[in-house]
Amino acid sequence: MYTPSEVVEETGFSLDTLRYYEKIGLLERIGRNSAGQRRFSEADVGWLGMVRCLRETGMPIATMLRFAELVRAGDHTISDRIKLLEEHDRQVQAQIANLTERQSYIHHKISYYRNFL
Amino acid sequence: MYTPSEVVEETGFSLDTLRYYEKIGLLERIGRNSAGQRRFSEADVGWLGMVRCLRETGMPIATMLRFAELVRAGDHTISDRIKLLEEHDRQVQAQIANLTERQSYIHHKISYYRNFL
DNA sequence: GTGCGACCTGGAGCGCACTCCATGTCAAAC
DNA sequence: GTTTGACATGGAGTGCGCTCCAGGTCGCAC
Repeated sequence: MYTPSEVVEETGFSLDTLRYYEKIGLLERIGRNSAGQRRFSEADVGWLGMVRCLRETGMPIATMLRFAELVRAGDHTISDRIKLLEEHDRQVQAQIANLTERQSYIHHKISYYRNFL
Repeated sequence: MYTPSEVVEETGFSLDTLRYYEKIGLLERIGRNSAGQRRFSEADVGWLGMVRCLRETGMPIATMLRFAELVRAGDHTISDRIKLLEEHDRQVQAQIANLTERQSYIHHKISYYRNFL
């Protein structure tokens, strides 16, 4: 069991963001102690790792929400989850390709400028 | 000289976005014909290519604005422009590295799911 | 001469993903 | 026993980057 501040520390999400994610249903209702304070399970923290990965790769929250629902719905959704992740993977690949191409433009521009000095 | 709709076609920016960029000073005041309609020069379109590259690689508008000001200020700012672009290049590199690492996590997750089928 | 479509302007509105705020509770430290 | 600090809640506010809208002008096709 992890306290909120431990989860902030481990995941890099702010406390407000964790509350927000719970509010919109990206996190399932987190357990509470007797004082009503959140206590995150190992599974919660693991799921947050996945959330971080998907966010950092540009998946919109609405899509993550669909993925979260598939996970909650049980094992019969596994092929749907694979489809969703494969589609996302293609988008990540496209992002990398785009960045790489644009980066070469930047490199050319830098060389161009260097010839002026 | 290009009409607004030609520039929309060529650059992929919407007309509203072009007007917005002019309003905030990311584009210098675009020339007008006698009817007050914009006529973009070759140089305007070229600059928009640079803008597109910087935007697609995640540079915030505020930073592009600083770059635009350096360009307008003349040749004595070329080393500053190089510094700015090199710093941006590092950030692009970091983005690519991050995406690549996250992508391998996604791949692992997909394999993990496949073992369930 | 009227309809149409491309364009103009200033300014309001929007979607996303948080982030902040006021107010309150509880537990341990001193 | 009171101060401190980590937490709670609901709801408002923020920043970014556009995007949309109302109302108007202009030039050409019919």
